[in-house]
Amino acid sequence: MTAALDLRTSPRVPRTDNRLSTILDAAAQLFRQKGYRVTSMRDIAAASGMLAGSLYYHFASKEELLVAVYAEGVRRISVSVRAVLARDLDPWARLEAVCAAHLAALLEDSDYAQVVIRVRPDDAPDVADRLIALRDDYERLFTQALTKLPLVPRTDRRSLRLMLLGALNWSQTWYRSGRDSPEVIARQFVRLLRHQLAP
Amino acid sequence: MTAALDLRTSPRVPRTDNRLSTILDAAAQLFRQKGYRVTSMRDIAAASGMLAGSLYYHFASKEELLVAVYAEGVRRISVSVRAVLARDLDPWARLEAVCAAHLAALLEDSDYAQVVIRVRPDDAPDVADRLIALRDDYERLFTQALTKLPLVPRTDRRSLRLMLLGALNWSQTWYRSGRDSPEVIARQFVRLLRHQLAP
Amino acid sequence: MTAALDLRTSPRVPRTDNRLSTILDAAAQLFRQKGYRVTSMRDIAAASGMLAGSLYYHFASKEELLVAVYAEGVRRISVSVRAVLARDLDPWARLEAVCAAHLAALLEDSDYAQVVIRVRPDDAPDVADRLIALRDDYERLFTQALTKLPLVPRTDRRSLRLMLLGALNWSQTWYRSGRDSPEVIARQFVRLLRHQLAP
Amino acid sequence: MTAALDLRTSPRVPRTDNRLSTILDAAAQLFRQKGYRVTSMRDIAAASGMLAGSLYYHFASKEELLVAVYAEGVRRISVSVRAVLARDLDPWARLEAVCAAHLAALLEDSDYAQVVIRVRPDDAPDVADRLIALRDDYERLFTQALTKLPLVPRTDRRSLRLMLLGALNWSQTWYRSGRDSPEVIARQFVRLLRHQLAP
DNA sequence: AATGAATGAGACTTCATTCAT
DNA sequence: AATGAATGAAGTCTCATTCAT
Repeated sequence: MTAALDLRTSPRVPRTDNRLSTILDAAAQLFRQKGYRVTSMRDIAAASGMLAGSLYYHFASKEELLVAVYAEGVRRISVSVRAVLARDLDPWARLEAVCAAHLAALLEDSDYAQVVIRVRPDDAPDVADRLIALRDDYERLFTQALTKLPLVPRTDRRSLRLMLLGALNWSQTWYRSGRDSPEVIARQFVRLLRHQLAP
Repeated sequence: MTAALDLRTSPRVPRTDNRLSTILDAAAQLFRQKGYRVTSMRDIAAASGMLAGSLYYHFASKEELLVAVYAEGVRRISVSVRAVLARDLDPWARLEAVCAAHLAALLEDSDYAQVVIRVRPDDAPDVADRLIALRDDYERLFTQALTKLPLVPRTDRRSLRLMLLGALNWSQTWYRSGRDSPEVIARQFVRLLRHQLAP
Repeated sequence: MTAALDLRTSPRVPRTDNRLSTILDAAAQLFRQKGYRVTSMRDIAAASGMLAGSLYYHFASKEELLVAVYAEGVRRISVSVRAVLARDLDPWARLEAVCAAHLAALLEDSDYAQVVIRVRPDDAPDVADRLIALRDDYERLFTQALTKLPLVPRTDRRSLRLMLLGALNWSQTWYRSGRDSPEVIARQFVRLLRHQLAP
Repeated sequence: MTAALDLRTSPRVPRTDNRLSTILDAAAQLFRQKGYRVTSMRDIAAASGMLAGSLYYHFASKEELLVAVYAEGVRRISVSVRAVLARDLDPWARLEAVCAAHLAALLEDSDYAQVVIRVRPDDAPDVADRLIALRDDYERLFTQALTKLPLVPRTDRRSLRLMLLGALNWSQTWYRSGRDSPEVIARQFVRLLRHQLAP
């Protein structure tokens, strides 16, 4: 997806991959900015330097294009979070780091990741199932960060997950770049939960 | 809609208001079900037993119609929450009751309230400011429930509000009627926050 | 359908019916001339003095418009043929008159009737069934003209019907107005069947 | 296609001709199944195991491809009919055999021949003249079968040809494989003409 | 001989909106 | 207060065709 890697690997980048990633980048940016429905294929084509019809050489439909963007978004958040899970941290520090990674992807790093939160699966009915499956895949990953967390007895882990994930995702609504950083927000949120929960 | 007012004004509800409220009800239901952009004026008209053109006698545009629905949605949540704030409860019980009222409006009671969460202001650019203002009005009310909450020193009240409100609002994404009740969810969420925070 | 009648009946013709019949007339003419698929909604709209989108106020889709034209075509042939069947003629004269009426509708009188022969139901897959049903309705009527025909024993009436109807319908392919008249063609075809050809 | 010729020329069929005939076969099949306009160059390419652009190495345009298919269709019917004309049969038996051959090509044997009946020349305006000329070529052949037919005086041979050919060609509309065979249909049709129907 | 990519025109359709009645 | 009719722009998508490689 990212040109950076390809360029390092080989000096002659095949034209194909370039165009494809150009389209995906444009779509991701527009879907994030304006939303899926409001973005027209013409918009995406214009931002990619081509005509609307040409997009259909690469993607069978607007919905398939969304799936591709969405999948890449999920992949990116997953990569970030997986990197954190692999680090050797104590459980609460890890949770905080996971939340920070999640937020960073969601709020700053990537148009792709923001699409995952912003676009509702039912905006694209024919592929809604696949979008939901992709999102579920990620949430299972997030759940892992909570699994080994030491908690006072009888704590409802499901509620904890829904609350934390909801609070993080909703931050897209009020977040303004430059005020708070993802790390700070993550620290605050986890702290609010932590002390009572820790035995 | 606004039955309270009408009833005070006159025992025989004037036809005009009936039509108006029919339209608003239909719009609220459709905006909630399908979203703002996907709902056409014809959809709303059909659900109101009239033709698309006739809506323009009552509302200058689709966006103005959204503002009206949105305002009514905010009003309804506010009424519920204000009723709770008026009750004589200890602060934590009050917070829980406020959250339950917020969730009940959001998830079960009212198409109008659900529109407030579901529809993003930037779906209607020309009136986005007014929608945001309406939402802010309500959030100020919600903030009151947190103001008198006794908290351990140095607690970040803004983060607390953003976290709680985000978690509540995001519940629209995963909530399935019949599994958990708004009351139960509210109790769980507040409990997760509470004990460490209470001195 | 035709404005002529309406105008005679009342000085103030309702706009609605006029527009509807204008569209149908234009569609019938174009479908006959160019075929269904090659005719665009823009073509029909232009011939009706309106814009493409406006057609959709009157017909839900291009296919529905075809059904309307087709139904009117079947109706017109049926009216002609029924009138002949009602006359008091000997069976062979009646058959000839039926064929002449069929041909007249098909070749000269009406764009609508010609559409019935020219357009293949599978050009409009979603309504193909309805088109076939309409055509079948008419063919049952045509069959009546053969039912009471006195024939030498062992004549295959089904083959007779298929042969005659096929020969008539195919005439659309070679018929040039002004050379032969429908009456003459009908007389020739029936004579070829009726009498012995082998000396 | 044209396997006979290729085999005579060389035991190892050159690759070139293979590709060409693959394309023609695919086009013939699709034109017959779906019609000319509904079949896209991509459809034909896919059925030939290549990409749309590659077709243009072999054919200058979709219309030229149609001409090639059409010509092959006419050639095939002609070959069948010519074989019959060469046989030593009495005139009426010959006519019946010619009709059977015509029908067999039209209904069962060959996608190519079916295209000749199914596709209307005006579907491809730029080459319509050539298609009509091809069809006329064949009809002249068919006419020969009628020329030497002994007929009662004053029989209109042109009407006879138009009637018979029309009835045969129209059979594509109602023919269902497995019910009647081309031979049976031909026998019935010729019998209806040959003998007297009126008792 | 064929591919990959793109074009540009045009297809059907939807929709918010207007306006005479 | 509401209707019937129409507008015009925009939407997604299809397709024959071209051309550098």
